[in-house]
Amino acid sequence: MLSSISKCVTLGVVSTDSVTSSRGGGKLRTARERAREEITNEITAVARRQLAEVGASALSLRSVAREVGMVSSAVYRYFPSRDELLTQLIIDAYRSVGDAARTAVEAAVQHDLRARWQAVAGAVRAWALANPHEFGLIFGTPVPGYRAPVDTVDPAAAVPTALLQILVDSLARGGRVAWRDRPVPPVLHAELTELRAGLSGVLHGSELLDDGALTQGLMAWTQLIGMISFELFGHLHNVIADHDVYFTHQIGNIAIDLGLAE
Amino acid sequence: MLSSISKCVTLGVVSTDSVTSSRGGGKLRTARERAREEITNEITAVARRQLAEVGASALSLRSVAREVGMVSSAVYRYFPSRDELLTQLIIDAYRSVGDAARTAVEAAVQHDLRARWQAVAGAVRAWALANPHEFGLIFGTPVPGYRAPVDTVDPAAAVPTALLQILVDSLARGGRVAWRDRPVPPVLHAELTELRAGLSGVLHGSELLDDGALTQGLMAWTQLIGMISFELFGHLHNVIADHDVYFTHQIGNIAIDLGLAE
DNA sequence: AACATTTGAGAGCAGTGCTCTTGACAATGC
DNA sequence: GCATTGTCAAGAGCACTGCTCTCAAATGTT
Repeated sequence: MLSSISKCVTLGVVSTDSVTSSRGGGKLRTARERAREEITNEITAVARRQLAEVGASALSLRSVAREVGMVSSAVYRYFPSRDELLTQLIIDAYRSVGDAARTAVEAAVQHDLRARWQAVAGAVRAWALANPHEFGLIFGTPVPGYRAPVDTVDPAAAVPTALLQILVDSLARGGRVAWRDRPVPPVLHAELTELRAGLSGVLHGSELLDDGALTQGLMAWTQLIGMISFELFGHLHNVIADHDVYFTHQIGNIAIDLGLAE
Repeated sequence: MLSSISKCVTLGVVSTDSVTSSRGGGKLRTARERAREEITNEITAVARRQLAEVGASALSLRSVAREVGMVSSAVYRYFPSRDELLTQLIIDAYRSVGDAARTAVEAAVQHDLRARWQAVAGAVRAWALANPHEFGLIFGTPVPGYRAPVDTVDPAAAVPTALLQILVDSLARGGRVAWRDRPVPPVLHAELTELRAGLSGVLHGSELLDDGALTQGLMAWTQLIGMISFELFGHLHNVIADHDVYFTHQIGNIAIDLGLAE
């Protein structure tokens, strides 16, 4: 009975499992478990490499197995389905872009809010250009039926959180957001209140985010991903040739709307 | 069986095809050509139906052939590859959303620019919600290597053109755009000049679109598609529950930026 | 009527996700 | 120490995919 549960859990997010199991036992348990974790990591690593090469739709579990050096059916000991492997890659991608954004924003001068906004925006775009297939995996058309929300929702929040933190810091020193004075319909106000409450755990001073600032922040997040999507998915073709200057300029424009500049 | 579906097809975009072919030969050419056209239309119609059901990644040429009533190899007489079929569906989707936007904007009160903007935005979103897989096909991750640009670029311009037309009409009566006074870097200015020149054919008064208005218009287009993408692809999950009010409110905010309201 | 072109069907290839069974190995209980 | 139990890699196999090739029938042209 207990074993059946451990099996079910082990099929999920493996890395956290190993942490919890090591926490429970003091050190890594059996050699079998270590081998299992190692092989699982190798599979995801190879899958990540192939994803970067051929994209999500062409990613083949058999091809991954071939490169790892085992037969396809053996992979099913570690991932119950191809979609589950893809879900793991989605989580990894969220973590990857989140790390990129966090690193960039920490490297920026903290009190220069506009620089921080440009840093996170530029980092996300640079990450997307360097890993277009991973970007498409998380922000493009959902490949499996619909992605498992429960595992992905946490790492997915990293970038928008970093973005909203800038807004909070701006509001703390009297910054004003473009749509501050526009009335928000009651239903949306209730939603935003709940959202703000949910953010209080990961955001220092989330209560400073009034409805206008929150909608403006969500819109900035939408604009950022929308612009990168347009660029990566070819919708700037025959419209804008120099994507760098276009992106930089529009990011500057958004900074104005966010009340971060001039 | 074939006739019953051909009736359905005729309601689509067949009329233009038959017009062009009749224009070329004086009247419909041989019976064989007519049959070929009819079967081609039936294939695309069935493919469109299956696309709406299972999505682009799961669309199978063999399954389409099965439903049409012929063997898979026969389909290759009409479409050289599955990607070519998808390209046709992309074109159809662009035409479809373009028609939806045009119909909506024509139904709105012409002098009420804000209403026109809300009409086109709402129409695009309504179309996307009604045809999520078609939206994902054109605005999501590119499925083939990269979509054939030359055939799709024309119908793809319909919606942004309708959007920019509103901006032009607004500027013609003294409307002001949010980022009007921000200087545009020289490289971008050159790009926007070229873009404006390219628009002069399809846009009445495109010369009124100064650099600020043009960047603002592009951004509004990005915001619109970005918001719909977020909604359809699940990125509003655990963020906003009532998508309708959220969308409406943000569209109203963008109207302010565009100088269309208050 | 004879010829040429176009079309549909079938077989087949290489590939896919996934399931099931089999035999080898390691961990555990008596 | 040995038998039991659980885990693992491998292989065969199923149903499916996109695509190519050949062949015969249908169709149009001369």
